[in-house]
Amino acid sequence: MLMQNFNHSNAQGLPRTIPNRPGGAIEFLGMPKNFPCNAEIYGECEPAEYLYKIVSGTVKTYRVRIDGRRQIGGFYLPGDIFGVEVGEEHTFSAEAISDCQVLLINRRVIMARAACEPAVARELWALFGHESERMQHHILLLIRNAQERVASFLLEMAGPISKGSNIIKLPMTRRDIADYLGLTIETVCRTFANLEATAAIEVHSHRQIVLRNRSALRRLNG
Amino acid sequence: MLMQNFNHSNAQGLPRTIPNRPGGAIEFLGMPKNFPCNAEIYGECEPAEYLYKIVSGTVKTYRVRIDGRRQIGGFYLPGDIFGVEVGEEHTFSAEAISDCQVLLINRRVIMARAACEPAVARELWALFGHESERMQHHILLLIRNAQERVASFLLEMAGPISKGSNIIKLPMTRRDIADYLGLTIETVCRTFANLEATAAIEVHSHRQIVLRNRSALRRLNG
DNA sequence: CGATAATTTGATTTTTCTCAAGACGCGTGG
DNA sequence: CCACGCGTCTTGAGAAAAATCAAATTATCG
Repeated sequence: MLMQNFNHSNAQGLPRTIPNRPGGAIEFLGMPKNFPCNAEIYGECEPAEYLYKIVSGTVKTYRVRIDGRRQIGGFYLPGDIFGVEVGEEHTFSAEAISDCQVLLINRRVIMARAACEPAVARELWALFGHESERMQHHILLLIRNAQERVASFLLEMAGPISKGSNIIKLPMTRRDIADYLGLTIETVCRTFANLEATAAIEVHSHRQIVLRNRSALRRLNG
Repeated sequence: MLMQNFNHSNAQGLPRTIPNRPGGAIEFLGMPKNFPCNAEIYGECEPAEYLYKIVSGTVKTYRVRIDGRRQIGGFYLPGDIFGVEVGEEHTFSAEAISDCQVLLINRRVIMARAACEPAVARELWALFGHESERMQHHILLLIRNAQERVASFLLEMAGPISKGSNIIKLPMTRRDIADYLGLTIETVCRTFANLEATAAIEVHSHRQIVLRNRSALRRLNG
């Protein structure tokens, strides 16, 4: 394992808690489980038994196409819930990209609870809304050019400005970023270099980026 | 109104009915309404009062970004349900691209029914699953090259092979297609021309395409 | 039939990809 | 502690894809 371990959700290592993020009532039903970096959490087409809430670490979801190209569905940080499916099977695979602790929440149990507890039902509803927003955001991302995609990605990873520092620790590889943004590794690298040249960011090390000019990034973000 | 009116969902003008497509029990609660071509059905950020089921005609949903670029969310044909939202507001605008008849189904009524009728609840669930699939498909579309995107679009519009003829009537403009695929109009035109040159399709008229070689398109579709 | 909008085609520029080489970081074993 | 090896990352040069700008053609509607 050559990869450095990250257990931070952001610069502070604190769970990011977006206002109205769902998951409050549901998570008490979960049992914790640990996954080492690179462990598969579930595979595409497996039955969706659980919802997963991240306590620490980072997870990616992805699909591999027949021709070998890979699409990253999303990156999930502490506080995020992944594995949300409407159907009975997972449509993506999920893999830890750092050592992780995750709460496993049984889907059947949740569904049963939702039937009698309106609060649980509302939360479940909100989870779908959240996933839906995530996908719409991803679609809007993919119709833009490389600079705009990278800027959007960095702002997404940085979280809200209220969360403090501008130092982003990236737990994922350049390949993961490229496959999330629908670009090649080289284009991601060059775009980082461009953004650095225009003083919007600073590439401190491979895995650590400093935001120097958020409004420039936001301007790109559209 | 310079645009020709289309009231077909596909070559046959029949509602396309994908197996397991939801909407059976819900639609009886709807009241029909007609929209002329180019009429706005609802706008982004308006409260989501209704679900909409298309009886005849075609509808597009879209968003306009600050910089004026437009993203088409999807095209909806007879039998399709659009306007499905988890939140209280529409995240896209909807517009008729041909004269349309649409069933308006009150959201509150549906929600109330869902609470007591499991069949309605299941259907509502399935609607979200369907929208979710649609978005995932769109994401996978946008990471491909122009030929693959256009091929995928044509196969989508043609519907399953079982539905018979290979003649596709396109109710949308080239601009709509381009904005759906994240390409320019010119690239869409040229790709049509390329596909015609390789005998995969035949551009009969602006709005009528004949599929000459589905397996070639499917090969592109990945 | 003429006006207007939509579509197609061409020439050129810009963007991104591909292929290739070199640099860097990290862990291992001497 | 340092050298080595391996995988990741960066940079460069050239090719390919798509966008842009411009002009010509076709469709549609009054």
